[in-house]
Amino acid sequence: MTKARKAILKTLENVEEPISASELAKRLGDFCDPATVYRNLHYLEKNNLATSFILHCSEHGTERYYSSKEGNEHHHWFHCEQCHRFIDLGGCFYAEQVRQFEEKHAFTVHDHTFYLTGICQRCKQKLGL
Amino acid sequence: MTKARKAILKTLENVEEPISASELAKRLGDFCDPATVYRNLHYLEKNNLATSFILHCSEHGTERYYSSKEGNEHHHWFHCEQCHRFIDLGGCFYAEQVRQFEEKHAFTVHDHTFYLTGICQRCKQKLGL
DNA sequence: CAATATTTGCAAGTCATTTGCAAATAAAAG
DNA sequence: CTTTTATTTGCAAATGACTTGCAAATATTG
Repeated sequence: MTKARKAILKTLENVEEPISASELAKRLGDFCDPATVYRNLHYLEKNNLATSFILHCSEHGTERYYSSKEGNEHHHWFHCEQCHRFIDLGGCFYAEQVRQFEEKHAFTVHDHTFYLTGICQRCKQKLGL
Repeated sequence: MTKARKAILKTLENVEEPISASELAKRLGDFCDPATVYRNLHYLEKNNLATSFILHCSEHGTERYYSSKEGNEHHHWFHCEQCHRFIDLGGCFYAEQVRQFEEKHAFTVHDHTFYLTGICQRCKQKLGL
C-alpha cells in the first residue's frame, strides 16, 4: 500500500458521509495529484475496500460519492438538496427483495443503488417550511 | 408546444426502456440540435412529462436516462452490464417505505432512485454462466 | 542492494452536458 | 391575419468530472 492509498482510505474511514472524489482531492491538497485520487478510488472499489454511487445535485453537479467498506454493512442515504449533506438511512434493507427479483427474472444482480433526495429537517425549519 | 418538443416526447412515449439524451439526439438526427434535445428534456422533466435517473455503464459511460411519464406510474429498472438493455421491475414499490423514512427523520423526500445492475438471463446463457 | 513491477505527477485528452448570442418560431395582442 | 412580445433554436464555444500517455519515482521481489 502506497502512502497516497493509505491517506485516501483513512480519509474515507474518518468521514461519516459519502464523499466525492473532488472533495477528497481538495482535502488531500498537495499530498497527491487528483489523478491519483481517481485512480486509487477505483483501486479501492475494485478491491472491496470502498463503495460508491453517482448522484446529481444542483450545487456540485453529477459526481460519484465514495464510502469505506470497513463497517462492511452496505448503507443507503438521503441527500439534502439545500445543505447538501447526507443522512444515513441505515444498513441495507434490500437483500431479500433483490433475491426475489433475481428469481423472478432469472438475472444476476451485481449491484443495487438506492437513495433519496429532498430537504432535511433543519433546512425545512430555516426556510420556514 | 414546438415541433422539437413534440418529437422528443413522442419518442419517449414510443420507447419501452429509459433512453439517454445522446441516444435520443442520435435518433432525432437532423430533426433538431442536440442542445435542443437537452434543453427540452429538462423542460419535459420540469413539467412532469418525463422522469430520469443517472446510471453509469461500461459501454456508454455516465448518462442520464429518460422515460415519459404518461403511464403515470413510476417504474424501476434492472440494467444488464453485458447487453446494456433495461428490464422493467414494475411499478414503484417504495411509496410506503419512503413515507416511513420521512416520518422517522422529519425530512421531506422529493425523489427517490432505485435500480439494479447485473447480467440478464440471455447474456448469462450466451456467456455460459 | 539490484531487478522488476506498480504507482505517481503532469499535461493533454474525452465526453456528456451547458451556455451565450443572434436568428427563427410560437404565442399574445390588436 | 399582421404586429408585438416572449420563447425556442442552432451553432460554436465553454464547463467540469474524469481518464490517459508517458517518463520519473516508489514499492515489491529475489
